[in-house]
Amino acid sequence: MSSTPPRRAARKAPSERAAEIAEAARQLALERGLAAITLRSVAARVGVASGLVAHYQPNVDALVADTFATIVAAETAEVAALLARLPEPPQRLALLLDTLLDGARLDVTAVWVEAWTLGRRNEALAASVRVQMDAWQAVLQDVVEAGIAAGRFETPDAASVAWQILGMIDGLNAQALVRWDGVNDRGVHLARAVEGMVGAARGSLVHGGSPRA
Amino acid sequence: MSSTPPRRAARKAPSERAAEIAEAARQLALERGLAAITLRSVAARVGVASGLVAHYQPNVDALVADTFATIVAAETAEVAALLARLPEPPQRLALLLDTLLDGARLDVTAVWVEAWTLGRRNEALAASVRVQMDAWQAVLQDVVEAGIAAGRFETPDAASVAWQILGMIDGLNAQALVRWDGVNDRGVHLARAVEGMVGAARGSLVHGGSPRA
DNA sequence: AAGCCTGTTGATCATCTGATCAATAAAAGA
DNA sequence: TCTTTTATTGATCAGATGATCAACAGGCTT
Repeated sequence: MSSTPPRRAARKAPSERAAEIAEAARQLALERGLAAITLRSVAARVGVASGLVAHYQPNVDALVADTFATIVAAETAEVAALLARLPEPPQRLALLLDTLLDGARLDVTAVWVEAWTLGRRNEALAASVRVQMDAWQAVLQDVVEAGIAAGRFETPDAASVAWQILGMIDGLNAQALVRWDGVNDRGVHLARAVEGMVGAARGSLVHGGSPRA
Repeated sequence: MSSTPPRRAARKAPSERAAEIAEAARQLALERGLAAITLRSVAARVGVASGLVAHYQPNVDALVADTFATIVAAETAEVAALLARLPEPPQRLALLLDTLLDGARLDVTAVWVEAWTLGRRNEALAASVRVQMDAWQAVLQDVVEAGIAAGRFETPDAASVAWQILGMIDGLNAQALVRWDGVNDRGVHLARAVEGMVGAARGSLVHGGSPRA
C-alpha cells in the first residue's frame, strides 16, 4: 500500500510540462470559468507546486489570455472544418447557424462572455479577444462572399454583414447561458433574420430547406 | 483652513444612508464594473467606514444584485417611456432598435455582460438577471404584439421573436464593447433582420423609413 | 440636563490572490 | 563517477477581500 502520492512531481521536459499546464488551465476555464484560473488551482490540477506554474508563465494574465485563445481557436477551427465539407454557400451558412445554436458549446460561450468582461482588466486577454473575434468574422465573411460569388447571396457589404451575424449569434448564445426556456425555434428565427441580411432566398437557410412557422 | 474632512461621518437617517450607498454602488458599477463593488470601495465613495456598508446589506452579493437591478430597471423604464410616445408599432420598434444601438448606454451593456458571468457565482444576481431579462422581453413583446394587432407585423410567436430580438441587440452591443470599428450600418442591418422576423414591410423599420445599402 | 437609542467606527480575523526566490534533487554531460 | 544544469519545491511577502463586533458618539426623548 503506497502512501499518498509522491511528494515530488516527476521531472519532465519543459515543453511537456508546459502542455500539461495549458491543458489544466483549459479544463478549468471550461468547467469553472476563466476566473478560476489561479496559480494554485492550475498547479493542484497538474499535481505540482504553485511556483512551477508561475515559472512557466510571465504572469497569470498571460496564462488566462493564452487559455482563452486556445479554447476559442479550437472552436473556430472545428466549425470551419465542418463547413468546408459542404459545397454550396447557403448550406454552409445554414450549417454554421445550426451548429452554433445547438447548445453543444455553451461552455465555450461562457468563456467568451467572461473574456469580454475580464478584458477590461487584462490587456493581454483583450488583445486575444480582438484577434479571435477577427478570426470568427473572417470565417463568416468567407461564407458570405462565396455566396455572393455564386449568385446565391446579395449584399453590398459582406464584412459588415459578417460582423452583424457574429454579434447576433453571440448574443443568442449568451442569452441561452442564462435562459433556456421560453424561446422556441431559435434556429428558424435566426435563419430568417440572416436570410434578410445576406439577401438569400426565403427559406434557403432554414434547416431542411423548407420554412416553418 | 480646515484640516482634512471630519473624522466621523454625519449621522443620517437609515433610509438616506441606504440611498447614498446604493447610489455609490451604482456609480462604481457603471464606471468600473460590478466587480468593483466592494465593502471598502463603496464605503470610500460614500465617505463612511466599511463596516457601515456591511451594516446596510446582508452581504456584498446582495448589494451587487440590487445594484444591477437598479441600473437595468432604470434603462428599461427609460426606453419604454420613449417608446410610449410613438403611436405606430413600426415606429416604436424602429426607435427601440435605434436607441439601443446608439452606443449611449455602453456602460449599461458592460454591466449586463458582467452580470451574465458573475451570476454564475452569485445566485442573487443570477435571479436578478432573469427578472430583468424578462422585463426587457416583455417590453419587446408588447411592441411586437401591438404591431400584429395593428396589422403591421405578422408572426405566429411574438414571445419567441421578442426573445430573439433581445438576444441580437445584446450580442451586437456586447460586440461594440470590444470592437467599434469595421462595422458599418449596424442599425440598418439589424432593422432589416428584424423586419424579416416580425414580418414587417421591407424598409418599414429602417430609420427615416427608406432602406439604404 | 440627563440618559437612552442607534448610527457609526475601525481594528481584527480568516481567506484568497500573484509573485518571488533560495533551496533541493533529478537528469544530463564530463 | 563526478560535475553541471535545471526542473521543482514551498515558504514567504504584500495586498486584497468579506465579515464581525465591541466601543464610541451624535441626536432625540424625557
